[in-house]
Amino acid sequence: METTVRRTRNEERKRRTRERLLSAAGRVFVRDGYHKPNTSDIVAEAGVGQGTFYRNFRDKREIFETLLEGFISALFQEFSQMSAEPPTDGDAYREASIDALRRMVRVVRRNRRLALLLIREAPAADDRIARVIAGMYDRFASLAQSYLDHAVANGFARPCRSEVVAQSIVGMGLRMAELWLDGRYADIPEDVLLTELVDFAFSGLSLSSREG
Amino acid sequence: METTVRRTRNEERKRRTRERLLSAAGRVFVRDGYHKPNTSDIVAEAGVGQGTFYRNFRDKREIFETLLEGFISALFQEFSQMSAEPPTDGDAYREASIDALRRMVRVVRRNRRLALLLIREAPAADDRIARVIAGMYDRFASLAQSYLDHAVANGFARPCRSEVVAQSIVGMGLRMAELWLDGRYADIPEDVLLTELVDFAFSGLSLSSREG
Amino acid sequence: METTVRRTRNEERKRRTRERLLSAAGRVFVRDGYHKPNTSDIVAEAGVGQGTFYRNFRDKREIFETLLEGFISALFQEFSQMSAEPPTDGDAYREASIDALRRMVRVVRRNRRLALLLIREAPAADDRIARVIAGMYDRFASLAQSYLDHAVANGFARPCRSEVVAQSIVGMGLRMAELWLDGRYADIPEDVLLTELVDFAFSGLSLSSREG
Amino acid sequence: METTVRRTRNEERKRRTRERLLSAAGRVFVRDGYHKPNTSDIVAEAGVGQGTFYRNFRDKREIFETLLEGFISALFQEFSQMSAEPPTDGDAYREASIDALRRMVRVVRRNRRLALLLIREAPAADDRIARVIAGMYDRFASLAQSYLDHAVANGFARPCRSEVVAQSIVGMGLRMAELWLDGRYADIPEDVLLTELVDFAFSGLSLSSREG
DNA sequence: AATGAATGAGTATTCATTCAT
DNA sequence: GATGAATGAATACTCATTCAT
Repeated sequence: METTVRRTRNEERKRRTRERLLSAAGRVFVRDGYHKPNTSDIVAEAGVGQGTFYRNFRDKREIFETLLEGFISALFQEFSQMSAEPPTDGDAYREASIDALRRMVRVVRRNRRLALLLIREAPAADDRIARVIAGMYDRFASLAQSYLDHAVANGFARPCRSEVVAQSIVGMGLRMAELWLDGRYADIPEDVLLTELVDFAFSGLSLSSREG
Repeated sequence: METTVRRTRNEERKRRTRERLLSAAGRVFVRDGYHKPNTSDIVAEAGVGQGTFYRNFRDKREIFETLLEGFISALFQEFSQMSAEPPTDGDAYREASIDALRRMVRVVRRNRRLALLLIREAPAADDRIARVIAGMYDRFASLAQSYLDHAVANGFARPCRSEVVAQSIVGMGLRMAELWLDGRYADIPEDVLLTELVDFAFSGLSLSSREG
Repeated sequence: METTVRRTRNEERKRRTRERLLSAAGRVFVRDGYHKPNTSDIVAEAGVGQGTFYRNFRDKREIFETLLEGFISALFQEFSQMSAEPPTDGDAYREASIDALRRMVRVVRRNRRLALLLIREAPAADDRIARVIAGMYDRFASLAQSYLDHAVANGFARPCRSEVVAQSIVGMGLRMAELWLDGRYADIPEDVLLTELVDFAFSGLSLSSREG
Repeated sequence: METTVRRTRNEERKRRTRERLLSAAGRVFVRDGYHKPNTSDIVAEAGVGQGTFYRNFRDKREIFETLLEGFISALFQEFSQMSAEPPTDGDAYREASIDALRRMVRVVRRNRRLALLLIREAPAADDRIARVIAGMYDRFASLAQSYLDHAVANGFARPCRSEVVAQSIVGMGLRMAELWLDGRYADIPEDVLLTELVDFAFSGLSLSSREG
């Protein structure tokens, strides 16, 4: 009994130390990027000993990956709560898209600097991390593609190579996200930006769209 | 007189050494990325002395930047040869876009690995390099935006926040380029891919487009 | 009364923990040598806590020394049971020598790897351990010397600088032991090896010996 | 031409630096043993920069091995100059043995501390070094064995398992060397010690020998 | 101008030891 | 007495940079 109590307390202590390191690492990476800081910067920020870092993480790469994975899973969590009901016409499709984007914006807004880091620096941080991120983008593309395929099958979207179009949409989103996170659209209300993006995706450049 | 000749020879020798280092650096970066290799890898590849590197470049960053700038200027060179005639209707606009993309593909195809490096790793290499690249993307966006503004003004494109749409197009292009360079679309003919991309940009997802 | 019982139980527990650590250390040292493993390897092998080690031993050196001393004292134990009767002629001397060697072989065979460790690595492990081992060898030499002196005094051994000859015998024995433990004489029956060694010690290389 | 001169000078400089490191390492190892000192102790003793060490040797092990190999090859060099004429009778055999030992003593006396290090600490320094030393001992044993086989074949040595006896002789020699180098026989003239050893090897303990 | 040996500050990582529980 | 998380001093090794030739 006593042993169990101690074990639990030890585990709790260890968990807290790990958490401390993770949040410190978040602050450090967000402040200085991935490449510049070293483990001792993280250790100093966390206020723990050097060795403590290595008890919890293999190296800088691992703590960064852990951090990113947490963020990425939060992003997908947001989607998993989306109504599973597939849209039944073009307008519903458009609304669902706006809704999805709004959800993402919500999560990202809480972690602007981390999101920017994810987009800009993380893909070049390390081969393994690059794969994690590439995988994430592909998951988004797959999601978009499945919605698009559904829409095409039901006659409210233009037939196309959906895997190409889906990835294009991801590209648009990424570029928008990067510029927005960088403060380049500080003067445009989020909803306007978002609508503009969706309008372009649904109607393209041509005059004819949305009017038809 | 003799002095002048010697000076010229020296300058010629120096230029060749510099060129050797640059092409060696290109091979090394393309092979191992930006972060992994060090100056001595480049020096070894170039077959020159360690000190010679520092007579020609301040550090790894500078030689990488020089290399990228060369590639970027080649990209823009391709555009400068484009007919300055602005398109006068939607179809001409579309054709001009396809033409522009084809030109880019031509340059990039000759430097696939370098282009991938530019997209993936370079933005995270260094703050200054990041700015160079961001500038390049912005120049592309500006170009796209000016065409778009012209199209809108002349009534053959949908009115929109052109700065947002132009950047979205850059995002689409970047994503496509990255995946294509990575061999993800090895089974799709380049022209099909290109057309798909332009179709999406001009018509969007909706049924109505291009039909109108 | 109760306190006494508890105390006894604690002491018993402590003794068992110590024994566990010692035997774990034995396994670890035998497996990986002295220098490579660290306290945490021993602790892991013993299945006790890190702190427990330091309650029982000052450091790696001390547990190794304790281990060796146990082995060494087992070796001498074997001799203490030898008949105290000194040999009265050359043949008896020879028989006694063979008997002594057989006893040593018996103990060592049970701890081949530890014995090899003792011969090879232990003398370089640490100054203090080196002294322990040097002392052991000297004790063997003294023993041999006293037998030899006795034999010389009684006219059945050649007069000589007995301290030098005794140490030479120790050297012969050590080299034989090392090679045998290393499996180099796997094809020679132990008794043959032993006899060969004793023949050489008693008769030397020359033809004349043993014939006289 | 000029380039050749520079190249030669550079090589000469490099060679000197390497030599400086080797002799410094010799002093350090002889003073503090193999395990205690680290590369920076050697570097400090040599008066060169840290990096210079790593330009010349992979690690501490390698410089130690290089050092030992130099010493070992000096030892064998001494033998290679021995008269290749095999002894033709027992006395010549004995004289040749004494001569061989004297040659070894000569080399070892010039490097007492290094020799002691070789015997005591080196075999435990590292697996690879251990193999180098074991190989050296085996070469000595092979040499001794071939002489012995010759003597047996020609009827002036007792038939025996020569591989066992040869190794026993190596063992005797090692033990003597160790004690002598340690100053334990400071009061015995070298030649007396040597003769005693050879007497024992040729005649053994028994009375009968050398008298016959 | 080119060279390449030499440099040493900087960095990741380990491991013996402590101490609160 | 036993525990194991936490510690930080110690250490091996790298690599950008210099400078005598």
